[in-house]
Amino acid sequence: MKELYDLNPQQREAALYTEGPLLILAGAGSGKTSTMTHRIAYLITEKGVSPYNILAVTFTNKAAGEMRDRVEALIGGGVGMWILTFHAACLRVLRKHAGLLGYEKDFVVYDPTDQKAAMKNIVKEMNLDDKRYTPAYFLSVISDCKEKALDPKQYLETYGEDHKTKIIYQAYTAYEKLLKKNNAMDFDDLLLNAVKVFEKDEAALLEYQERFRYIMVDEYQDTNQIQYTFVKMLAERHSNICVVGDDDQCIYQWRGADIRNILEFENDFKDAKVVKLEQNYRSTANILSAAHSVIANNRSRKAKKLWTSKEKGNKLAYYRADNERDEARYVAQEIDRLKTTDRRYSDFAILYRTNAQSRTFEEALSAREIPYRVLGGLRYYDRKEVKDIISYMRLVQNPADDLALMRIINEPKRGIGAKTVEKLQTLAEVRDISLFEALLDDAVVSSLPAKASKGIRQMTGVIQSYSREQENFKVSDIYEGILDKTGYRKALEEQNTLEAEGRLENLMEFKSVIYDYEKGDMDLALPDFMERIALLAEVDNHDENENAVVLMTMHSAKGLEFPFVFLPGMEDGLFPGWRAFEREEGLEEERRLCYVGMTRAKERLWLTSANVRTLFGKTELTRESQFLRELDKHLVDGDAIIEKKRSSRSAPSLDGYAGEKPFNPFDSLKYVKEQANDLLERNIPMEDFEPGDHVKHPKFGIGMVVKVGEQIIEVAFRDGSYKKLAIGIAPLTRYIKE
DNA sequence: GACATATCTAAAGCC
DNA sequence: TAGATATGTC
Repeated sequence: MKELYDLNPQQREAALYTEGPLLILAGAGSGKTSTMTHRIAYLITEKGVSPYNILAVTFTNKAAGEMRDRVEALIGGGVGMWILTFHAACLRVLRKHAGLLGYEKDFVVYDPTDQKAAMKNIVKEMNLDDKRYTPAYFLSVISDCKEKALDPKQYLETYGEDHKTKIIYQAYTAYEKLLKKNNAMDFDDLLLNAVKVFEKDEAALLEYQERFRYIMVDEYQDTNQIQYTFVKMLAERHSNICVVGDDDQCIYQWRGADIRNILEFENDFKDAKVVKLEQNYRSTANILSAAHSVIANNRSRKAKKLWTSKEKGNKLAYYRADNERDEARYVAQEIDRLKTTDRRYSDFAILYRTNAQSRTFEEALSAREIPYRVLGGLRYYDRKEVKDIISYMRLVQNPADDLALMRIINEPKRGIGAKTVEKLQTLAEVRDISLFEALLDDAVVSSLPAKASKGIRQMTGVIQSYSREQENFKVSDIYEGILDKTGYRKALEEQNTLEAEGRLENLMEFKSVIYDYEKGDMDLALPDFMERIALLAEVDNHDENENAVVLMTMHSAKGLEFPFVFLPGMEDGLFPGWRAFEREEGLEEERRLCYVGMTRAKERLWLTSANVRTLFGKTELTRESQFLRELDKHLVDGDAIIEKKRSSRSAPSLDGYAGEKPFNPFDSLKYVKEQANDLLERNIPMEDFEPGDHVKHPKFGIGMVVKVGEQIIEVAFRDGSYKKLAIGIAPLTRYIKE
């Protein structure tokens, strides 16, 4: 296989090491996908392994698709190979074996919106007047549990019985019951239940163990406990497991990723071989060094340092803007300046910390007529109208889907309010039938007001007729039929507002999605279609060919690369966010995110911050990000640092505050001692404090004034805490540099 | 039941 | 600020 000679020695070593456990520590841009695809190709063409015996799991559909394409390009077709996301792989297992757990074969998959709707009902039912118990809170606890494979009972045992845990236990139990009743699984269930199948049915486990003699896992640093178990069980028999990951890019701990999985792979799998890919093929030397100077501040990481044979390239640029509009203006201006004829707009990416930041950039880009595309934020499939129509289609597939029915029972308006719904629900519960069946009862429907009963009959009629003859219709026919016959489209058209127009456009877009599927798959049945869209995500929609500047969060940018990258909002409190200061691990995760963001850039990298930023309606002075202070300043272009005239009110600049030393907020005491000599303590009335002033508190140490109000002064302390203190009462003294 | 107004709250988002 | 939700009014 001559292609193997395209790999560097380490990559080749990893690709050729096929028997036994293998950990590939692949730094950013080190050609890990190439290595993995070559490894698969090598297994098939040289070692004679059947594609049928290979399993490769990824986190996103996009990653899976890319890997599949590249393998197929190498070997020309790859039949029977599973290159899937974790969830899709588990779904396949469950479609075959879910009966074992008491599910029907055609169970549905609930996405987060469905989960929330389901949980909302439960919370309402439980009559919790307490504000602390929101659906979102319960769901996050439940998700946590499922990731650790704790059922409600085990949850209670693990966390002990008190008022709070009992309530959670109730909610969890009710939630599980509801899902089971609706023959539904949420995303977490897909993983959990697949593992349950393996635990319960030895024969099934053996079947997959025998089948998947070679297993590969991408982005291993982001696996959670249950994913780990899934992989471990499958690999137990043949131990031919190869995981690829980079502990420096673990940015999903907040949703359960367990970094220990990668840190302890060598203990988990005996005689594991470790290969490090440390040559970076993506970024210039300057960008790489800069990223390294930041990530090097993390304590818990495997020792490694990326290198490149590329030239140094441009230095990084840094711009401190007056405010967020100025920041966006600068970015747009830079894009205009560098967008020469040999460059495309899609060579530029703006990667921010929070979705809320996108708006100012959209405005600034529009002003210069620069085409752009925003990814993330509101997922396309989360839009109201799209959810509505999907609910209709789900009802066609399964009329017993109460949740879907609830969503659209009064959409378009049929004169069914909360009261009527409640009555129907009680009725259905008493008779132990589904809501839809309740709506088919003529006596019930006739008792409703004329408008409502007419609307209901029409709706149930449409759904029933398509439901009975699903096989005779194409998905697009069903879609069109629903829009027209339920009056959904008409209602939108009659609204005649800009908003309704947008919704109609989205519905058209959805139709073209359906057409696309039908083109690829002539006899795509409704259930197949529903399945595919259930596991779809927004980043999967990223189209490299579209000539537009890309705007997205740093999180979604993982795995992508761009010649020119902007990282805006480099301010303490925004990036890293305040929450990160609560625990050291939080800050380290933010730092990894910063590393991910920086290493997306191939040629040039801009960092920007705003001196004043309006966030959540409050306008405040900001302090430059800790990550800027950690950055090796020799790599930042001096000319690009546009010095602003700063009044005494302004926050300290890049060099002014922390000095040359990287600041670790957890060393605050030490810092106070070291720095105290330079600073003079002054007792001045607190009301004379201004944002940006350095202050000292006997208990919290040194901090900076963020905001001064009538009675309250807000201070960010160097130990990471953020306090609101009473003016005139708090023992706060001012620190000044002479 | 539908619509208007007041109140509240705020990260990131793979599948 | 803005969006989502709770409350009030016709």
